[in-house]
Amino acid sequence: MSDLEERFSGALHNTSRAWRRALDRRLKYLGVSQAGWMTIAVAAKARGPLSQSELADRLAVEGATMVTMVDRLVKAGLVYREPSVTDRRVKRVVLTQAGNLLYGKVRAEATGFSRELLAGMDAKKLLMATELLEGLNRAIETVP
Amino acid sequence: MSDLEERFSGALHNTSRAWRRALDRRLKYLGVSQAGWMTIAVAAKARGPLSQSELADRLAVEGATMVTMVDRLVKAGLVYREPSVTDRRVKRVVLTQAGNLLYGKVRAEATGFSRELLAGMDAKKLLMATELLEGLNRAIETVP
DNA sequence: GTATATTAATTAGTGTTCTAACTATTAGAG
DNA sequence: CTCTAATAGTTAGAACACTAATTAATATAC
Repeated sequence: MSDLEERFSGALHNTSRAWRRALDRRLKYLGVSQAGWMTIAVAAKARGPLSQSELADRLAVEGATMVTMVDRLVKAGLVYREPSVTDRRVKRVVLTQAGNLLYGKVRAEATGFSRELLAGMDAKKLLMATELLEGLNRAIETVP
Repeated sequence: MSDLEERFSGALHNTSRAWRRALDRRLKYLGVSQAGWMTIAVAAKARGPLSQSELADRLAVEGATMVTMVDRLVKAGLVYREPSVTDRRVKRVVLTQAGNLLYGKVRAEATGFSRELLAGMDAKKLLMATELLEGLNRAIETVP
């Protein structure tokens, strides 16, 4: 493997992990992790309540992963499952009042975290890196 | 959060996960995952046998994580623990014959995987993205 | 209009990682 | 030299993610 390819894959892996870890520490006092808060954020931003499958799709995780995540959020009193009346297979995920309240707080904290880390960065480079990552993500999905 | 910041953090997270997942699928028939093979690779590349702490440092994971990883690799017959004679606290991780054999095979597969995905990429952009990720990683560690 | 296929959610089992608390050992301060 | 710090490894418990298999319900094919 060329040095650059190896450096890139290592940097991708390590930076992603470090990011999640640091954000989790920052969010710990609010009782949610990055994965939990991202699920809540996607649910909150949608126009209507999303099914678990829709949530899983938008977060790019498997359905089974979403089940355990929703289990945890339900247990924490942040969301509840609402069975669909038109399709008895689907359950929609709805934020409780506590979930909506938390969303605001966590959003501010997470925004501050991103801003803090990315503030000094050249916007052009950040955009390029973002596009590279997004392209790579598509490439991975089309060539498994 | 600005759109770009949000896009970037999402892309970082999702692409890293997709990469690991795809590589794990590719490596599945060899019976190792990315984390396992990276541990073996670091151990193999070192001049002498490394302690678990040294391995954890180089892979940027916690000591406890390395313990369970080495446990699994020992169970799979790929490495063994060798107590140091000079410091009775440390245990060095040594590859077995099977571990060395596997290393060659997995290395070829993982190299091919990286090359396949990164082949079409502009080397300059890839380098820039790598440097951005590495810089971000350092920034995260200095501002927890 | 029934038989087959697909989809939504779940369960079970595993892998990777973390934090926190613990033991054993070594290194350093006084 | 002894008491305290730090270090190496471990265990326990949790979060997050995956695959594979199951159940229930809906859609499609013939």
